[in-house]
Amino acid sequence: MVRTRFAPSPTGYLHVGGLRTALYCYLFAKKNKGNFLLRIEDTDQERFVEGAVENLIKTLSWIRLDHDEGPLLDGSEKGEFGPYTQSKRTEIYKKHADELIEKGHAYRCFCTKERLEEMHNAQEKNKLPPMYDRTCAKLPQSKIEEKLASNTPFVIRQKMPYELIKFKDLVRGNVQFDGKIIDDQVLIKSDGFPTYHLANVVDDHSMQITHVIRGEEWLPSTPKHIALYKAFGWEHPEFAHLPLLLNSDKSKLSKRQGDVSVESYIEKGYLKEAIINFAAFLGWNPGSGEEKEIFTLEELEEVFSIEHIHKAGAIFNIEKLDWFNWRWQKEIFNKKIFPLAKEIDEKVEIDLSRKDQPKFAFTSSDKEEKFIEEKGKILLEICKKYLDKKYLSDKNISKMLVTVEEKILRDAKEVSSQIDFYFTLPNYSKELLTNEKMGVDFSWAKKSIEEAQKNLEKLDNWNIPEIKDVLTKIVERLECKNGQVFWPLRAALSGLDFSPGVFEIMYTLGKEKSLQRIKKALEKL
RNA sequence: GGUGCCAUCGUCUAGUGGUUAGGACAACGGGUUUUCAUCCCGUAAACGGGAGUUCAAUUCUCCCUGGCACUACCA
Repeated sequence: MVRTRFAPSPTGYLHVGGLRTALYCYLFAKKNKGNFLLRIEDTDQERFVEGAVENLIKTLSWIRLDHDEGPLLDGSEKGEFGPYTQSKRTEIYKKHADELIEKGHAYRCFCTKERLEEMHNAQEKNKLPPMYDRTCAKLPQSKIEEKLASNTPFVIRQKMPYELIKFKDLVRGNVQFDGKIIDDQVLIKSDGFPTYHLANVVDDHSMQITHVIRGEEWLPSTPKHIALYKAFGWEHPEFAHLPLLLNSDKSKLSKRQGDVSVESYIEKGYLKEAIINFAAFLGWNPGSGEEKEIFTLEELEEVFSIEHIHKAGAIFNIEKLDWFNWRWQKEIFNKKIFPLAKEIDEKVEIDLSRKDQPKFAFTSSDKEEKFIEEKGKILLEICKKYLDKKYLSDKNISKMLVTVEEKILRDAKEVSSQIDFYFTLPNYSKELLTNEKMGVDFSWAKKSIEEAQKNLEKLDNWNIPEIKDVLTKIVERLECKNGQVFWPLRAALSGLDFSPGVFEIMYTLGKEKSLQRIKKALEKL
């Protein structure tokens, strides 16, 4: 059975690159009806961050990448393989390291940091690769016992075989390294903890991992791992090294150049479906001829394959994430409003001729009213996290949101930040009242706003159809385009270059407030 | 410096020994629209360079260049 694992070290939050690795591990396991495991690589005591493990598991779980075996958040165990937390397994690693010493594949090294540093400096000076010179490998047994007896601190080093190490990477094909120029890696640190290399190999073996899927930064240490497997007499798992996720300057993705923590994207309001969908397509695609881009996690489990993983690194492009998020927002929104419309009016007719823009024909205006109200609530829910609490109690807000439905699905944050115009008219410059493209200059703006003012003052029934009627008639009388009347008016009412529709604004503001704002605009002109 | 990996539009990518090198995001233009957006239509945009193999190379080989990763008692 296929068994993969995600093995983060708890030095902070889960970042986007880690998420992608976890996702591919998960997808590969699921695709092959195997298990996806989680292992905590906390062998570095200095970098350990309190709460990071819990956070990692929580985020992974939120994004729906739950592991099949191993520890749960509450500390209880799942499955037969015990807690995969490396700091709790130091004895096991030590035993394995001793085994390697016995077999002659490792040795104790008593060299001080100072000596190593001197050596490295000298090597660098002579333009040689900085490598341990194996002084301690040649130590006679009596000397070793002497050092041990005097409690001299030591590390255990791997004795790299001086041979060509070849392996087949599932993504990159045949790869080979010369063992002669690979340093004798430290296996056990002087504090007794193992390094990544030892712990990783021992654990992958004991967890019966069949496929090691990890970032490309690990490719150069794979020969060390393969030598270790060989030294233990174990078969090594298959390796698949994933292309790196890059900053826009093509360096390895880092937090220096923007947000990389998955949590921060969650906080910003990105949907988990969008994050997964986006991450999946960073370095992978479903293959030939496939133009579908929106995939659920379940669909990805079906179509995922290692063969279609790209070799080159991929730049993390936030604009594409935004697009995925919009598509998913739309998907989820539609899933809610179709049944809603049917529930309110079982005879409702839905016109789907405009792609992604369904139109609903209700049998009565009451039912339509009800639908708009309910839809407004859904939209308000989407905007909720960005809106000030004072807005949430105002019924009219959700009504206005309905008129900017598309924009909300696309960018709820932006819309939410602008909604304040309803309460306080922004301080806008008089240029806003004009629009070159539509042929609205200052004098025209003045003319049409005055015209609107005159006619609206006489209007008694302040509702959307009546308001619309009044304004449409003005357009007819002035023999101009709709926009030439509506643009300056809408600008006057909202003080924004983007806002809900002009009728809806007027209606929700009410007659008095609307006319006030119109008057204010005329004062500017 | 050494070792390794990689190289198709600005970005994510498809693709093949013979293609008008395809799609998506972004950009731009036009149309619909009460603005923006949505929607529809369209434009621009790529095989890093040089040899070789071949009738034919973006595709195969080699070299160069470039980018990146690794080169810790970090993972």
